[in-house]
Amino acid sequence: MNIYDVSLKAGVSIATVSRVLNGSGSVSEKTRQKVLAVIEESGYTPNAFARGLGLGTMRTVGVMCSDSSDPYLANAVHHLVRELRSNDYDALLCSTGYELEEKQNYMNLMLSKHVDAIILAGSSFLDMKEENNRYILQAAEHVPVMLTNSVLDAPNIYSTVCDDFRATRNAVLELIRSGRTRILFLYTAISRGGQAKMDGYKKALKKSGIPVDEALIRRCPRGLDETVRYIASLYDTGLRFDGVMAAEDLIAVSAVKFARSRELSVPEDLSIIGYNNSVVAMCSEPAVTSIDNRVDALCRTTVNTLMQVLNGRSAPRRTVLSAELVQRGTTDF
Amino acid sequence: MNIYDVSLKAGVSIATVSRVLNGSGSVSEKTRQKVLAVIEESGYTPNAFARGLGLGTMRTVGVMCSDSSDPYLANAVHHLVRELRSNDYDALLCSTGYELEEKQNYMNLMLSKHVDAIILAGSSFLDMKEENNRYILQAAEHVPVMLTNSVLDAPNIYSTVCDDFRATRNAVLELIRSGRTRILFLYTAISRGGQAKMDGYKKALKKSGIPVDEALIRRCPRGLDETVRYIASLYDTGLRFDGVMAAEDLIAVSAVKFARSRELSVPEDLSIIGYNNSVVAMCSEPAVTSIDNRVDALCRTTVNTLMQVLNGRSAPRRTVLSAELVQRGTTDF
DNA sequence: CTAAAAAATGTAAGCACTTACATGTTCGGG
DNA sequence: CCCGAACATGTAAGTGCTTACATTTTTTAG
Repeated sequence: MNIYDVSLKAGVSIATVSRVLNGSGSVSEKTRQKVLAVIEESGYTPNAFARGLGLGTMRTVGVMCSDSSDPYLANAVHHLVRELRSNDYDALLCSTGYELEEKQNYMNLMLSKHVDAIILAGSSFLDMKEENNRYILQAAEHVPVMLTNSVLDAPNIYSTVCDDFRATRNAVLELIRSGRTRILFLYTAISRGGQAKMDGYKKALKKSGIPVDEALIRRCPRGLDETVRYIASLYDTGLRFDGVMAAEDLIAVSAVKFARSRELSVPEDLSIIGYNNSVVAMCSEPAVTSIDNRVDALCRTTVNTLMQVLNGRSAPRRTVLSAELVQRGTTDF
Repeated sequence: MNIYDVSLKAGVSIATVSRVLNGSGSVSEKTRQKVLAVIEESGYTPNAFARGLGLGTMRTVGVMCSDSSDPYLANAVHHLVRELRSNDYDALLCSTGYELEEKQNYMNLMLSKHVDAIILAGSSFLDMKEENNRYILQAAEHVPVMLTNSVLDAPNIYSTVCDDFRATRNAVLELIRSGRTRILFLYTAISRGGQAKMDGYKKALKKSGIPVDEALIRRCPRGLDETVRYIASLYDTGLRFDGVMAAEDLIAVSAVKFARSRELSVPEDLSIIGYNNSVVAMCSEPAVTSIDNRVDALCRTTVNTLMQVLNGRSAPRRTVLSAELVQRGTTDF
């Protein structure tokens, strides 16, 4: 069943059928109804490929993330997909892993499928080395590229970020206000967000007259157990700390588990703050105080901006949203 | 830049270019190299729409899940996407929510985009009422439909499931062996998996000569805090139990939190087993003993089966995988 | 060396749609 | 009652690729 069959049954030309299908051109109410009736009755669905060929778009955007099983990214993907859908777009998803080469491959795949835009979800796509971001710039020559949680200032690239610097600075200030002085900063990767968080951490210390101790700034491995072991190893080597500012909730949860393993009480002996306010933050005991960077708002803004771009309207190159500290049991402000 | 440009530059016909692109037909090594060189140099990418039109496929499969931010489903999606990718397929993802109508709408959308197959991830797509599954049967008239964690016996529908019945039965038997007699069974939805788990639970009780007490079988709300409150309300109404078999990890975590709120020690006063072995199971204190239903294997099998179907080979309508109990701190076997 | 088989390549007809342009129709105003 | 504007519809030329079939070239064997 194709557009010819429909036009035949309805006694009109294919152009007319196409017009009622797309709501373009003008069609008399009578023929429109007749055509719609035929379509309804025959259960006809336009062939998406042919349509894509003609229109040059299939209303699909590529969503890339490094690991869609990560609770935070999964949440982001969920919101992105829903938001796109409400704008009549679908999402081609890929979960690239953390290797640069893979990311590039996936990017090419997306482009070859002629997506209308690409959304890079999460901060792990931007690299400190400029040359490693070139593939993103190249992609932007073909379609708009949206970044969430990272910033790249280039034509046709739009960033929506959370003010991680401020959020972290304020959180750490709270820790300091509650009497902590040796605050461990833990992260897994130096992304834009990671850098901003670290800067916020340092800023808070400086502002409070506490010297920055590089020994307290640590990159930990991925994975809960691995991180628990890592923190324990730091502790057992003699490093002492009374607060933890974690760049991710899972790290914070690890810190909670570490505390228990060394019989430190939380939050008395050790105050802990996580980041992202994902499910895992609520699961630990005590539940983790976490910075909620509003994934939903972030995703909504990203898609809204994208729609503006796709509709040829102007759009802000960068949008900054603010985060919010959600208090739970690992702090005593 | 299209196939004509390439053929011109390479001094061959478009058919030849198409052949080297698809590895079909025979092309002499010399011309193949020449064409590849031109493609490389010009950065040409075939237009996916036109290709789809010609081939009738775009090597895309629709992945539907009810909530891609759910850690378990997110994990499944992640594995599915990667597995598909390794077979040179991409995934169109949607997160449908739990309403039947939405699911149907999304299904139609996927079909109208001419996906090569549809994967329904998670057990929440099948309904007890047969008529509510009709849209799945209809979809199967167009493309193969793969179910993970649910079973529907119909042409062109393939199911890959975990043996939830056995897994739950064995787990509950362990609880009983360790001295529990009043075991609460908690679930959120009666899906195929939910039913199988419940049956396994009942079977274990019967086998051990413990009468099934319907008061101990409860459906709880979604969400951590809500569930904690729900369990607490049961307890405060006088219901007593010394074990919990939860159909999902988050419920198990809720049970842990409940226990703490009522000063019950885990696992001494209350043994708890979760299901899915997702991240959250590891986050609580103590960490939750959980049934690992091998999402990775499930997804791999699903995609493998799909590939067989798409390649016209015969494939088993139903595959059953076994689960494994992962012991953590909420049990003392 | 040649005929037939095999391999390589080209030609052109789809695939199912969109849309610019041409044609036909209706309607109101002079 | 006629003319042109506005509206409705049809015609046909893309859109970029695949592939059956035709044609040419190469290889193989007798």
